[in-house]
Amino acid sequence: MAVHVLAVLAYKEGDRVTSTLLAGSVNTNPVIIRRLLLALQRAKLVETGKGAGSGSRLSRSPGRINLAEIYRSVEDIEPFASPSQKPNAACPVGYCIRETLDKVFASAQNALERDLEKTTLAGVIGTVKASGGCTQKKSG
Amino acid sequence: MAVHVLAVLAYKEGDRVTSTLLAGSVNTNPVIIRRLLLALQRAKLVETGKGAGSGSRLSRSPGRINLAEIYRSVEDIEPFASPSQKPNAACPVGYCIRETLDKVFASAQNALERDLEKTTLAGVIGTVKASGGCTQKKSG
DNA sequence: TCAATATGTAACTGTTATTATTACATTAAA
DNA sequence: TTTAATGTAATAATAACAGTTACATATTGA
Repeated sequence: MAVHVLAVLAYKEGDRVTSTLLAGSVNTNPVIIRRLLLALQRAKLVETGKGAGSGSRLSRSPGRINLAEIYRSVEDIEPFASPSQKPNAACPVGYCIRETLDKVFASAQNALERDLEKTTLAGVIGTVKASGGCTQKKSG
Repeated sequence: MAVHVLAVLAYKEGDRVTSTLLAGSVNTNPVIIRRLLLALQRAKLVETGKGAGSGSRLSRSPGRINLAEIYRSVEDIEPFASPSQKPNAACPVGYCIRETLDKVFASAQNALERDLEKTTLAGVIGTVKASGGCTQKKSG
């Protein structure tokens, strides 16, 4: 969803867009968008003004924003289950396995982000535009 | 959790282990384990017998099981949000972006699994064993 | 055959995370 | 000062997941 919002912002390059308008595009509530925007602000991906006639815009050109940055700004926690589950201390396996798995997963996480870095927001938009009227064989 | 269970099975190489015993190691309920075991059976990672004195065991040696297989057997869906969210058809961006993002994410997913493939279950166990008494500076 | 043991599975209950909604204070522009 | 927009809290609705209980089924072994 974050990518979607940023793509809309990229469309209106430079213009300020309100959360209400963005919400219309994603079919959701303005508050959801505003919360998302807060994360994107922290990551310095968007600038948001407060008063009337204001709104948000990209703080960098779409060619200088890659998907890994977007991903990190939103998914601050890893997608893997390192849950609130204390293993049985009496079990020789459960005792130490957590640490080991954390390292392996951190590496995998890294590989994922490295791949996302290869795609910029501008690239996504280019592909969308190039596809013209997209496949669109959904029913309804 | 799936890795944890398989690690225990690897410890008892060849022996059949009941879901009750596995549950004891992970500090959970036997039914949870049995549900997990069903997924692992589908992926041909374990064999499970039904009667008395039976249980589960690895169907391959730990050196021939890599973490990507385990991951895929359990997480049959991608970790990204491709949600039940129909974008606004009137918006030129939302209209086609889904397809484009799906491709990008599939690629990232692939990179992640490619990384997990580099680690085998035997490797995990080796690391755990090598770490001896693990760091263990958790409170409580 | 019969009792014991273990899985497969359904039904139900928590728990947590996400999304959505409403409401309101605050800020900035016109 | 009016208007339009964000920031944020409180709350509800939803969905995913973990856990529990209960029971049918299958297999072993005496």
